[in-house]
Amino acid sequence: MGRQPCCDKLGVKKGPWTSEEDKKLINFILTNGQCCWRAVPKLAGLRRCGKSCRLRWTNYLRPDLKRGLLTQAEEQLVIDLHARLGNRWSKIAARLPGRTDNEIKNHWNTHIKKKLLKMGIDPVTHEPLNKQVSSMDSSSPAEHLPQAGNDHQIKENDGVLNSEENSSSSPAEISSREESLLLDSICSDESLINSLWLDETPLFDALWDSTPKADNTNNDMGFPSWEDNGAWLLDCQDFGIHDFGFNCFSEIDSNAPQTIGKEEKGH
DNA sequence: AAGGTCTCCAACCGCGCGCAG
DNA sequence: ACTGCGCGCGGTTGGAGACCT
Repeated sequence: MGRQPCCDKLGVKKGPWTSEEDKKLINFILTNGQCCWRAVPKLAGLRRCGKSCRLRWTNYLRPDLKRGLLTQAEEQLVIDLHARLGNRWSKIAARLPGRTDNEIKNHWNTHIKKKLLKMGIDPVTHEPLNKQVSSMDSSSPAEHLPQAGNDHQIKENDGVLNSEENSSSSPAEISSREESLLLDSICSDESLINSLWLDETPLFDALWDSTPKADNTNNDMGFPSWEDNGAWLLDCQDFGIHDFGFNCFSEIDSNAPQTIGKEEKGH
């Protein structure tokens, strides 16, 4: 017996989302919260697959998303976590507030991978490339999981990365160094990594509870409440949601203009 | 200026897992 | 124990813009 399609293929629209569709989805989720995604398109009046709605919301419309390129510190954190977790993008994304698994995956494939290769590091195993040749039977990243013995390898790679970082310090790098130190301390926290591996509640997940709360209290990160977001998002709609720059959640203001400009093209 | 190639990222696809019946 | 459903994840693709010749 074949698997049932996730939705009725007939009459289901595919491809880029229009601002009208975005509007409908935002309205629906702000009003009802995230319920059964399969039912969302029908209830929201969208000719889309529920999966597509979920993806659009989680990767693009969520109000807590950061836009723009990953900072140096975030990139370093992604590399560290990838060394420990492999391609578990959702787990990695859970440690980077405002970033999605899709975004991190794309960034990895387009930027970080190349960077590591350029530095002579295998992006899959995080081993130096020449070392790889001599030890072809080395384990995959998935097998590099939180074991006491793996730390030295990660530290080794950190050393390579840091040495390059030190040799060409741009102002942006310097400004992110404090953040980087903080993230490094998170990374080197064995108990944290263990909890990560054990799927304990991610640190930042609690900050984003999709269900509208009765009290609408703000969270510790200072994100707007749902009520605030709702009114704000609805106000945005006439302009296209990104004109309002959710970058207020981001420190990367310098990237905002080109990011917004780029987003506007497609929508 | 025009055509070809490359890069990037939003979106799709298929599979695995967890849960309910 | 088995089956079907829904969700989430990771891999892949397609198209638009950037860059090159």
